[in-house]
Parts: sequence; structure tokens; C-alpha cells
Amino acid sequence: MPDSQKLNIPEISFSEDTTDQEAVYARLRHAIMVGTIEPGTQLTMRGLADAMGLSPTPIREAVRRLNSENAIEILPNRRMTVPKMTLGRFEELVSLRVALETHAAERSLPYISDIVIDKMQTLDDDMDQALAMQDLDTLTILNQKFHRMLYSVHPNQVSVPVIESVWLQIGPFQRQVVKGVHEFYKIDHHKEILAALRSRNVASLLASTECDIREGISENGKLLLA
Amino acid sequence: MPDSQKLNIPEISFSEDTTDQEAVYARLRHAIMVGTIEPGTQLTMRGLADAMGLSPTPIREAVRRLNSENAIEILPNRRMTVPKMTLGRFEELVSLRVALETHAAERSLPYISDIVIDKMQTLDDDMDQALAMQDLDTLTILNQKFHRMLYSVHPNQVSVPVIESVWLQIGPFQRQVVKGVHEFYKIDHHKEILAALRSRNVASLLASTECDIREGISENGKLLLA
DNA sequence: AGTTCACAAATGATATCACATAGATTAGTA
DNA sequence: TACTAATCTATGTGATATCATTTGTGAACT
Repeated sequence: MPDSQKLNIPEISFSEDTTDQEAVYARLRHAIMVGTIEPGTQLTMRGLADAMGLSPTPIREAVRRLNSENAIEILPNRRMTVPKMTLGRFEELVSLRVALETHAAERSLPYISDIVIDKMQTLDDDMDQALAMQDLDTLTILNQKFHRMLYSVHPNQVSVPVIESVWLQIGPFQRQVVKGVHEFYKIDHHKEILAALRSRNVASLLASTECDIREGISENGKLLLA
Repeated sequence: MPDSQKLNIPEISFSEDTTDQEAVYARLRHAIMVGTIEPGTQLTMRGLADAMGLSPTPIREAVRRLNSENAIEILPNRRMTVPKMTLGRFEELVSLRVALETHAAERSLPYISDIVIDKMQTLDDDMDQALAMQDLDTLTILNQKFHRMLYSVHPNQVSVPVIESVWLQIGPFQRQVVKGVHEFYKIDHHKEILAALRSRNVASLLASTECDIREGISENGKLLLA
């Protein structure tokens, strides 16, 4: 029995007209993001196909997409894995997140409305709840929703896909970080971000965004890698 | 006869072990980048397959990758096109380029060597030559090589793929811009960038990088769209 | 016992086939 | 002539089959 049987790829719900390839893409992306697929795991097309009850065809397309986004590495042997994290790469990714997200936040600020801020507030409340239940997966997804909601208000926004690509590269590693920690404390600066949004204060928004990224879960990684 | 026959997708040379899908990806990417495929053109899997003498399978994978990078748009009807440019999107893309590339340049500066600067110098000379021959395709490719070379010197660099994705979204539009202009003047700040690199001057590097992006070919687009 | 070579199983890549859907075209009617 | 309906074609999607390459295993030899 191939060890691909051990693969744990959570199911997600889809609208009925989603194509298989798209579903595979979303499932794999989610699995990588929440760290279900351990970095370094060897993946095979047929293994994934078996694990998801599909033919290799849609799998290949999804995997290729993820490879294009640097979420899956294809080695010269044609073997595929989720890339392992190194300290240098980690620092670069965090630094890139800061550059991208402060830029996106600044661009979005003029278009933000109180309604959206309220929605973000709600998301942050949900995060507090997820934290109480130590539900890291939900916490991760909610955190992304929180930030994405801000960056998406810009009518001609083009940076969200780019930012998500970076999230996807950091994501799998965060799970490792948390596994090393017994208890998980939420260190975010969402309250500050919300306050900055309400007062339409650019400088404060940028500062709190940067802090949120640098001092969030991400920062703990440095300890693990050092 | 389907109009996909009219497709003009320049051939590129590959090492013998490149996979078909990879070749298709590179060819399409190049074609989009230099503007051979006009934005708005309807693409079909089978049309591309015929045009490139392959089965739809490797085409699909390549197209999916480009779709993930926002270089090809897949409409709800499943129809595919190269997205048309709008003024709003254009400004966002330019602004994103500035954010990304100044960040990457700053990160690379500590790792730059005189050897690399010399190579960049050579590339810039080649650009002058391409300009003399009004060879825009070569000019575009060389310009990218110039910038990529700088950003790539960082040992743990992660931003180049992201930057290239943005280039790919701006690329197809640049050709349109130039078509509207009778004569093409090279407006670049590469000499300033090189000088800033040689003196290891961060502020000057960032400033000239931003100018290069804002006042380069890109800027002319604003006139066309306004 | 360790190394090497050969053979078998697994895997990736691509073409082909089958099916469902969306577009285009033609026929029929008002 | 204009509009609608039915048919036909083109297209995307996914499964299967085939081929080449790679990996893994075991036997033979040193």
C-alpha cells in the first residue's frame, strides 16, 4: 500500500458547478494552508488521485497551479513536495508580507466604509472565540478573511492574489510552529488596525499592520528555525 | 476554419528534456508578455493545441497555470481571454510594481557585487542597441533581465516570482501602448540605478527604481487609457 | 556481508476517447 | 422579413491507455 493513503486532505463544500480541478485546487490549497500536509512530504499524482477519488488528470492541473504559486515544489526528479522552511526564506517571506500588505492597506484606506469595518470587527470577535476553543485552523482562515476583507475594498485591487500566494508559502510552516508550542496565545494587533481604520489614520494603519504581521504567529517561527 | 489559426505564438528554444506542458507555458507566457496575443482575443484549448501541434492535455495545464497568475482570464462561460486593461487596473499594477520592486531592490543591495553590476551594465548596453533597431520585443525581455538580475542576487529571494507575475499582467498592454506611438523612445533610469548600486546608496536606488517604473513605458499607458 | 546489476513496480507525461454543455446555424412559423 | 425553436458543431472536462523514465527490490557476485 502506497503511503499516499496516509494523506489527510480535509474536504470542503463546493457549489455543484465547480469543476473537479478547481475543487482539488481549493482542497489542496486549504490543506497546505492549515498545515495538514507536512512540509517535505512526498506527493504523487496518483496518490493524490486515489486519496481524492479522481483520475490523475484534474489532479495534475491543480498541482501545476500550486506549483506556479510556489506552494508545491517540483524537484528535478519530478518528485513533488511542500517546500520546507528555512530561516532565510522565512524572514524574506515575512518581510515581503509587510511590504505587500502595508501597500495594500494604504491603497484600501480611502475606500473603506464603516459597514466593512463592522464586518471586520465581527471577524475579529469570531477569532477570539476560535482562540478560546484552541481551533487553530479556523483561526488561520478567519485571520486571512480579516485582512483580505480590507485589501479587497479597493475597486481595482490587484494585490490580493499576490498576497494570498505569500500566505500560502508561509502557511504550512505556521502549523509546525504551533505544534512546538503547548499553548497558543493570539498575538494580533487587529484592535489597533480597526481603530486606525475608524479614524482613517494612515500612519497608524501601516504601523499596526506591520506589527500584526511581524509579531503575530509568524514571529514565533524565527525561534523554531534559529 | 477556426480563427485560432490566426494565433501567432512565437517559438522559443528549449533544452531537450523540457516537458511539453512547460514549453507551452513558456511560449504562452512569452507571447503574452511581448503582446503577440492581443488582449480580448478569445482563446480555446483546442485552438491552442492545434496551433502548437499538441493534444489539449498539456495545453490545459499551461493555461491553468497562467490563469492562476492572472495572465489569462477564464470567464464564467469557460471562455478564455487575455484580460483587457483599464486605467484603474493599470494604475494599481504600476503602483504594486513600485512597492514590490523597491522592496526587492533594497533587500538585494547588500548582496550586490561589482561583477553583477557589470553584467547589468552589459544588459543596459544591449538595450541601447535594441532600441536603435526599434526591436521592442528584445527590449522588453532585456529590461526584465536587467531588473531580475538585481532582485535575484539575494540568496533567499522569494519576490522574483511575485514580481514576474505583475510584469505578466502589465506586459500585454505595453505593446498596445507602443502601437499607438509612432516612434519609441527609451525612457529608463538604468544609468541612475547602476550608479546607485556602485555607490551602494539605498535612497538613490529606491528613487531611481521608482522613477524607472513610473516614467518608463508604463507611464505612457496612462495617456492611452485616460 | 557488502556492492552491483538486472528486473519489476511505480510514476509522470501525453494522446485519445467519451460525455455534457454552450454557441452557432438553420429551419420553421408568424 | 423577423423571431423562435431545434439541431448541429465546437468546446471544456475528465477518465483511460500507452510510453518512457525513474525508483525499488532482490539476486548474484566479490
